[in-house]
Amino acid sequence: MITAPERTPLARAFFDRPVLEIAPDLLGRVLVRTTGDGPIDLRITEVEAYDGPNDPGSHAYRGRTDRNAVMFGPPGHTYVYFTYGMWHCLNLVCGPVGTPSGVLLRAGMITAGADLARAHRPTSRKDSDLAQGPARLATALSVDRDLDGADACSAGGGPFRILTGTPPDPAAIRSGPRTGVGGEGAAHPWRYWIDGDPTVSPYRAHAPRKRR
DNA sequence: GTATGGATGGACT
DNA sequence: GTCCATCCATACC
Repeated sequence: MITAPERTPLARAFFDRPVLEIAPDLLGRVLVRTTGDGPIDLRITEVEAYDGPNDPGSHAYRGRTDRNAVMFGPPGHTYVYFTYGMWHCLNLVCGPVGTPSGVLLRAGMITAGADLARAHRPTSRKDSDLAQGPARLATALSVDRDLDGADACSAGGGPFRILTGTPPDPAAIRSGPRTGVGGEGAAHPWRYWIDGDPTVSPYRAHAPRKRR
């Protein structure tokens, strides 16, 4: 059987590198989420890097807990957390074992299985907002805490696979401050996106929640 | 088009 | 008790 080059699975070694190298390199790659009803393909268009134990924006900043334990484990696995009482967010663990780094998948374009994704997100109005935003992305792909720690590089049979995809025009890759990260963590331009892509969520500066 | 605030629950101090 | 890497409906321009 002939496999198109862009459908080649990423080797696990891809994730065994510094997270700031991996994050922009993930743009344009294709995450295949295999559900019981079939596969959904997501072309990644926006990510954020969370760099190890010294990054104040990272869940791992204050050390290992039950929630973030998989960030301290082997790269190439998923880290799924629950937030705002309703939503899940999907991350990929990066770097050597023991360096709790990861990439948050913030947005992407559904390139196959859009009917399945739409069934998971019936409020979506158009294809480009099916996975526009980290919680929408996780919802569209039917990802929850049950998938925390799953292998993202399984050759077959697993819930996730990542393909090489088609790289974006290097001139279209942008970076800037991370959404929703304040304090010292806001100084780093560790959010990466494909400029002009309709699935990239609008930038919002960090604003502390108002008191009531 | 932008602005606002409610929904909702677990992690952490 | 407070914070949170959010989304969506609604109100208003």
